[in-house]
Amino acid sequence: MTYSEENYLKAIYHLSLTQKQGVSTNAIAGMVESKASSVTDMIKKLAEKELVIYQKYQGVMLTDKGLLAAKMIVRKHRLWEVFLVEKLDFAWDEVHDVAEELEHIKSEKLINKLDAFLGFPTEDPHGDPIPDRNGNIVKVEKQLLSEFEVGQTGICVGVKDSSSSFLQYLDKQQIALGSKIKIIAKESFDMSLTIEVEKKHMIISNKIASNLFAKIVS
Amino acid sequence: MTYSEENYLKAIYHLSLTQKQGVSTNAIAGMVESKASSVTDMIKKLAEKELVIYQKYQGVMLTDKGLLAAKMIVRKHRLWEVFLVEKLDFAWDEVHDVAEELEHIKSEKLINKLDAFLGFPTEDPHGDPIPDRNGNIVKVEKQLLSEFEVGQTGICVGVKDSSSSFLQYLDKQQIALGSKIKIIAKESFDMSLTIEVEKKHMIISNKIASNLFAKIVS
DNA sequence: ATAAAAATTTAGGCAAAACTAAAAATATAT
DNA sequence: ATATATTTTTAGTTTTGCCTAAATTTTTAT
Repeated sequence: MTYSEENYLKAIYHLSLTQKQGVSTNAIAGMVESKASSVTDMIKKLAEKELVIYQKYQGVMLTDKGLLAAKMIVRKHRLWEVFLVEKLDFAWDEVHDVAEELEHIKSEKLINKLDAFLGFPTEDPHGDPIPDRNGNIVKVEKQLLSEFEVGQTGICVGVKDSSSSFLQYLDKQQIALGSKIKIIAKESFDMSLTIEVEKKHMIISNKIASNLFAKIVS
Repeated sequence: MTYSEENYLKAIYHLSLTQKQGVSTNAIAGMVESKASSVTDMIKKLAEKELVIYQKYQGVMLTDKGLLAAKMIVRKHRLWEVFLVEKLDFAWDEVHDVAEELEHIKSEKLINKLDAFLGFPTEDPHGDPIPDRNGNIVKVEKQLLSEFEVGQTGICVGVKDSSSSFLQYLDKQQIALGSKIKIIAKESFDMSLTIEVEKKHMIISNKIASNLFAKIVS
């Protein structure tokens, strides 16, 4: 599989997690930063290789083969991210672009040895699950902080948006994976939240709360 | 720089280490496994970018800029090889192809952090020197075992050929980097050597001896 | 010195992956 | 329901890196 084919597969995979029907040409184009016409070309190629099912104008869906291939790319991406953060001391907002390249290195032996070296992690530095060598994913109970009720407490376990600017905002506010967060109040006008983190109160917008995953603890 | 451009640069670099004049089109074609006409095309592109100096029919030479770029690729290749062997437990005959891919990952930060993680190694698993971040290479005193005199003793410090088959032969004979080797006799008919390694005597052909680097110790 | 051999370059093409512009299909809105 | 808007596909190009075949230059051998 080429570098480009892998990127398309990955894009289709990520999009299909939220769209239960076929993934649209335009959505893919947005994700891989190309034009719809280029996507149509590539989709045909992927369909020939039986990685996706494609019907003109109806969007695409991954086949079992395509799904597994996509998961293996995601596995590589996330394992490399763990390596960069845990072993090379990268910050969590710096790893995405490098992992984007590393994920295309073709060696099963490499990735399985890396997995072992890292101690078979199940989540990447942003709290996203790492598929195992068979494509199995451990689902963790979690919900968006914006869905918490006032009075509830959670442990931050992931981010929905892993853009550098969002992650740096969290660093600045000293919110990290593992932080205990209590919902003190919710403003009904804009859905902003007053939360308590490390004994300090702060206000976060609904947009922030909608991009933070937490696990309820009480 | 593209993947392909990097491979050509690296090939020219390796060839220019043994050829003090311009590197020939055919030699490059052999190294990158392409045809002479393809090499001519690529050379023109590299010349436009001022990475090589090129005169029709006269071969190519690296410019300072090209030399530094080539050394950085070699640096990456060899650091990744160290990583694979030291950290991921690959055998020294398994690392080349994977490193061949890893060397193209574009991130200075990555490679410098990897360098630090590995403890700033100066040699790769085959005894080849690793250029530092400025392109400086530590030269180690060494010579081919085939050039040793009878009675001399050396420590094996590198291999000239790092093909899997040669490395596996050495493994089988229990010759590794660091092995102490004494020349017991040299057969004048075929230049084969009787050597002593770890108290055991064995005979190695001239071809083997011509691909093993050692440092004289007495 | 010159003919033959080898190496190199040029010319013309191909495949992958992208693009623009135009055509076709589908979705939306009044 | 039908006109309009949006989405998707098709058709035709471009660029990169490779190829083959032919032409040219350099090297080698007599």
